[in-house]
Amino acid sequence: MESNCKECPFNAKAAATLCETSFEQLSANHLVLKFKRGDSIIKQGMYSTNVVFLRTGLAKIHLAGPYHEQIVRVVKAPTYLGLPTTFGDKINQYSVTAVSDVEVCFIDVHVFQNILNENREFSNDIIIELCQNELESFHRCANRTQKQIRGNMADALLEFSDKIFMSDTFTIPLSQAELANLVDTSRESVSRVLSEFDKDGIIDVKGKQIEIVNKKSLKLISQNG
Amino acid sequence: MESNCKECPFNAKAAATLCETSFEQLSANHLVLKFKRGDSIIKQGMYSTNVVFLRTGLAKIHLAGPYHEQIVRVVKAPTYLGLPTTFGDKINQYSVTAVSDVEVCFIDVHVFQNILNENREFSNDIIIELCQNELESFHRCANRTQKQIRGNMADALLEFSDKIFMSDTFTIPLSQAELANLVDTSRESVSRVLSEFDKDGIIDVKGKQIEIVNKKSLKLISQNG
DNA sequence: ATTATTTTGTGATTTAAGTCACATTGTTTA
DNA sequence: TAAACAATGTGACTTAAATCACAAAATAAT
Repeated sequence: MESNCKECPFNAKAAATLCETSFEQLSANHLVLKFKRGDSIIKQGMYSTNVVFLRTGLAKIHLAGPYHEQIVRVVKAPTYLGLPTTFGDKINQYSVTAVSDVEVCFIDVHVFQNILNENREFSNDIIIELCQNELESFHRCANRTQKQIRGNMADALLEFSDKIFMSDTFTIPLSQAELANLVDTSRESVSRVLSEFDKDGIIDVKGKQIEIVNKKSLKLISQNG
Repeated sequence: MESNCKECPFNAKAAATLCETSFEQLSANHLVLKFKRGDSIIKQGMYSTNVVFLRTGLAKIHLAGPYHEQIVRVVKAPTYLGLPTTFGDKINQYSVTAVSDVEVCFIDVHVFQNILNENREFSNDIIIELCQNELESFHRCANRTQKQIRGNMADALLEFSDKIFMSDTFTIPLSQAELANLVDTSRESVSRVLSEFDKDGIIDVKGKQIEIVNKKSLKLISQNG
């Protein structure tokens, strides 16, 4: 499917600096697709031949851990997906799955590679993004292993609020079982902590709808466990 | 201190493709230094103005977690250090400390940036390395959070043996307290698991000297907890 | 060498959080 | 609109591993 990438309203900031020929190349060599919640966009174990640009919606990055699925993080559009798994290995080392309805562009690795080579700023931006992701990974991993459940749940709620939905009211796009895999705990503990926070007046839970009532407390819990 | 980078016997594979002018730039703009075990090479919280190339020796990458120091991993020469923290943030988000005597080159970020811009292959190699590191981070984090102590200790021992020392006999360059921060457990548990492995004839412990006697068992423990 | 300081070994106790078991509610789909 | 299935709430029990509290070695410092 062809469309004009230069006019694409969803472009990443990094793409602002692309040259004309790169835009033409992109326009001619990408595939726009829609996925529904739950659909697999990138699948661990398959050959990785495409970089994915998430135009709209939310997705989870996850992989098979030694004992159960591990959700690394939830990302929102616009963002590139699968750079590490596409450039880092021939076979996908993680999966990406839609957690809302999404629109994505599939870009052939070689085309993406060309564009990287022909646009210094773009490739610098990508390098910076990769570096920032790695820093974030370090911190996230340290937090997850050191904090206990309440702290990690607080972190997850704050991340949804501040990084993804930009609002104190939002609908969690994951089941409690998935939340458990994100926060490294059990499904039951997620349920317990959520109702405890609700009981303590820190959040207001109505099914998957969450309102953060007392953000200060939540931040304290995030910091002090 | 000036020296000829092109002739440097410690060059990373990525540097094999550098152009003449880049080598000259590197030669004129780097600083070779020696550090002793325990010396800080990159310090979390300081301004990050240099990329570090580890010529010889071993170093640990570590950061302040919410409750205690977290050792991310131990790396050996030759390798670049601090790319994520130098490109990803103005302030170092992690520390790097020598765990053996080491030799390093400090390279100004701007010089490194120039070299990246002027050498496609080099910048591709760096991108690939960053991607692979991120993949590794994902797996490492999933393992650490899901496995229990014996599995994680087995992983650490196997990594020292297979990735760092390339031998079944080696001297652990960390104290048990540091090992605990690497493996996400307590100092006491490290001690207990180590003597348990010794008692079971899986490893032979003489102070910090370790011999892996039964690698199959160790791999089984790594896989099955 | 001798003292001081850090590192290690091990038992006893405590605790956070996982597992199990089942009730209840919510959501598909036939 | 049932019936089937999936997601959630909660209590009781179990367990891995942390913490505490020392003693014993090993290293470093004087």
